[in-house]
Amino acid sequence: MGIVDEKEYRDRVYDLVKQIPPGRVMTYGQIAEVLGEGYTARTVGYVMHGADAENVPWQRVINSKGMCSTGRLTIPTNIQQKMLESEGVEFNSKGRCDLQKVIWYPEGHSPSKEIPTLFE
DNA sequence: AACTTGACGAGGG
DNA sequence: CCCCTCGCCAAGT
Repeated sequence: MGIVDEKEYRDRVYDLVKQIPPGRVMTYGQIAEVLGEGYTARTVGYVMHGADAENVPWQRVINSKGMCSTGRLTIPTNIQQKMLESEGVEFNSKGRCDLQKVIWYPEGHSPSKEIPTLFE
C-alpha cells in the first residue's frame, strides 16, 4: 500500500544478527550473502556501527578469518573478543577462533564455500 | 552531486 | 603465512 513497509537497509542486517544464538557467530560476508543483492561484506560492516544502539548482539559478527575486527574506532580492542569468550567462544593466541565450530547459519542456508580450518 | 571512508574479502606476490 | 591491492556499496562531508 501507500506506506513503504519495507524494512530499512540496516534493519535487515540487525534482524538477522539478532537471530544468532549466544556462543555462535556469523561473518560479515556471510550476512551479505544471506541477505542478497545490495549487500556486501563492506556495507554490512558499515551498518553495524549503529548496532549497539539498536539492541543488537553485535559481538557475534566477526570477519572471515575468525577474528574480531573492532578496535580501530571507538570500541576498545579486545572488548569484542572478551564478550564472545564469556559466552563460550574460544580464541587462540593470535586472536582467531575456530569458525568450523562456532559459525552459525539461519534455517535454510548452508555454507556455500569451504570454511577454513583453524591452524594453531 | 562528487569524493572519501570504512567493524570486509578475495587474490596475487 | 604475511602484506598489499583492488572491488565492493551505503553514508557522511
